[in-house]
Parts: sequence; C-alpha cells; structure tokens
Amino acid sequence: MAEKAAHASADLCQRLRAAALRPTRQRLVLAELLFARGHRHVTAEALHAEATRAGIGVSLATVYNTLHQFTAAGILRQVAVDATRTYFDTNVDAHQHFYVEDSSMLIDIPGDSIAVSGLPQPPKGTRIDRVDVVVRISKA
Amino acid sequence: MAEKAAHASADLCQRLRAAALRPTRQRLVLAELLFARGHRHVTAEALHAEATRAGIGVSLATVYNTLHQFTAAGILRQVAVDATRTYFDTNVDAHQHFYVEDSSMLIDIPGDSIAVSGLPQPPKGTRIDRVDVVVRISKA
DNA sequence: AATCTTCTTTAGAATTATTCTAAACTGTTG
DNA sequence: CAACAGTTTAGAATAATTCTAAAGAAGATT
Ligand SMILES: [Mn+2]
Ligand SMILES: [Mn+2]
Ligand SMILES: [Zn+2]
Ligand SMILES: [Zn+2]
Repeated sequence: MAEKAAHASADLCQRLRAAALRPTRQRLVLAELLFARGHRHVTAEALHAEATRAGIGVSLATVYNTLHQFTAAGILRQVAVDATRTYFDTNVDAHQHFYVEDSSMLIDIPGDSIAVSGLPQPPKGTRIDRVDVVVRISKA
Repeated sequence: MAEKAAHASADLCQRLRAAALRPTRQRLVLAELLFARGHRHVTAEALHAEATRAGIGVSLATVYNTLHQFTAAGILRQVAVDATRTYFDTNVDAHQHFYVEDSSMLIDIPGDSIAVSGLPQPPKGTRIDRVDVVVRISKA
C-alpha cells in the first residue's frame, strides 16, 4: 500500500510534468485529493475546505489557480449547472449528468447510455465543441 | 399599430394579474421589452441597460426582482450555460440551445429537433424536472 | 552546492454578479 | 378618499472569483 501510494504520486508527477506544471507540494496534494480514488465533482471552496481539513496549507487562490490549470491541461473539466457555483469534474471522458436540485449534487451518467439525435447543423463558421446534457431532478 | 400595442399591453396586464403580480409601470416596461417581439435571451444587466437606454427609470434591483418573479410565474426560465452570468429565456416551451462560447450568445434549437434517448432511471425518490441540452460551439 | 531564472504561492485587495434592507411609494379595495 | 398590502429603490452587504505584487520554491547552469 505504501507502494500503491508511491506509484500514484509518481504518476501524478508525470501528469503534471506532461502539462508543463511543476509538481509542487500544493499541486500534488490537490491532485491526490482529486484523483486518488474514483471520479469526483467539486467546487473550489469544497476542495479548499477538504485540503485545509486534511491539515494541508493551501490558499484559496492556489486552489482556483490549480483547478483552472488542470482544466487547461485537460485533466479536469468544468460543468455548468448552477449559476452560483462552478463545478469541476475529474471525469473528462464524454458523459452526462443528473443534477439534484435540492442538494446541488452531480451524478454521472455514463457516456454510452444517453444518445442525442437530431442535432441541427451548427451556424455557418462554427463547430461543435461538446454536447452537454443535464438531467435536472428533485425529490419526487 | 396603436391597437396592436394596446392589445399587447392589455395582454401583459392579464399575464401579470394571473401571476398575482400588480401591473406596475416597471413590470410592464420590462415585460414589453421581454415579450414585445419574438423570443429572447437576456441577462439582468443587459435588460437593465436596455431599459435605461430606452429612457425608463428602473433600478437594477427591480430588474432582478422582476426576472425572478416572472420565472416563478412560469413566463421566463433560467438557462445555465456559463457560471459567470445567469441568462433568462422568454421561451418557456421545451427546447434546447446552442451556446456560442466566443460571443456568449444563446441560439434556440426547436424542441422537436433534438431527441435524447437512453436516459437511465433517475435515483430512487427523485423525479426528472427537465432535460437540458447545451450544444457548445465556437468559431470553426 | 551556490547561483540564476522562471514559475508558483499567497495575503489581501479588487471585481462582478447578485441579494438584502429598510424606507419611500404605488396599486387595489372598500 | 382612506387604508393596507405589495412594490420600488438606493445603497449596503454577500458570495464567488480574480487580480496584484511580493516572497518562496523548482529547475537549470555553473
Ligand atoms: Mn455570484
Ligand atoms: Mn461570480
Ligand atoms: Zn461527471
Ligand atoms: Zn431559448
């Protein structure tokens, strides 16, 4: 298990270097929190609270910087569901979301389950970057 | 055309009364700007600027209040595409959007052109409120 | 290892979008 | 025309995010 952690860390170093980002203590810690197990959806504030709780000193500005750098590097993506917060998603593969309005939680919908058909031609001179589907749900 | 305007105004009064909203000068002016011709996508700031430009005195707080009241009344809806602004849509029928990332513009996609299939069952105890599709496009 | 260079972190100020407060004002009803 | 309830608004307050500039850490160079 020490091996596994070491391996994961080494792996993260690679990913950062590949993105031309120096593997600093802060970035490694945040990357660990983000990618250590399974996919996650987080806000900057939530991740900052988590890091702080874990005893790691990292400023909120750095959390924001890091989230944006990771997004630019393609290892995170932003999800727009609620105008008041920005969510970051560690799953960058094509997939969609349930958004639970009561609790402001995101739930993944695997990329191969939903199919969107009948898309009209995008306006002349533009290309489609991504098709986002948000299924808004609330307590029945 | 004086008739048409009068008719439209009378119509707006009805809609407001139906929503238990007093037809005040401010609300009528904003409703006019919003619903007078065709469907629109606006932000609070943009609508406020428009009202001000048209020589109508209406505070930004009132614009926000009104947009939210109209949304609660079901004659407007919010569209979440960009975490930095909230867009309000005068088209409340089921339909979808292109979002032009370069210019932050929304373009309607008629409700009957796109079909979403393969939606998984929503989590136990929840029901689907709406399925939003945003097709993000940018300069080719 | 010491040095140099460049990138990174950060505290705190600043910005932006939005909401709140409380007092003045207006539409409605009897 | 009261009288009441609903509405508007200036300005303060909040919340999320970004900016600034100075101090700190990484990587390259000697
Ligand atoms: Mn906000
Ligand atoms: Mn914001
Ligand atoms: Zn996801
Ligand atoms: Zn629309």
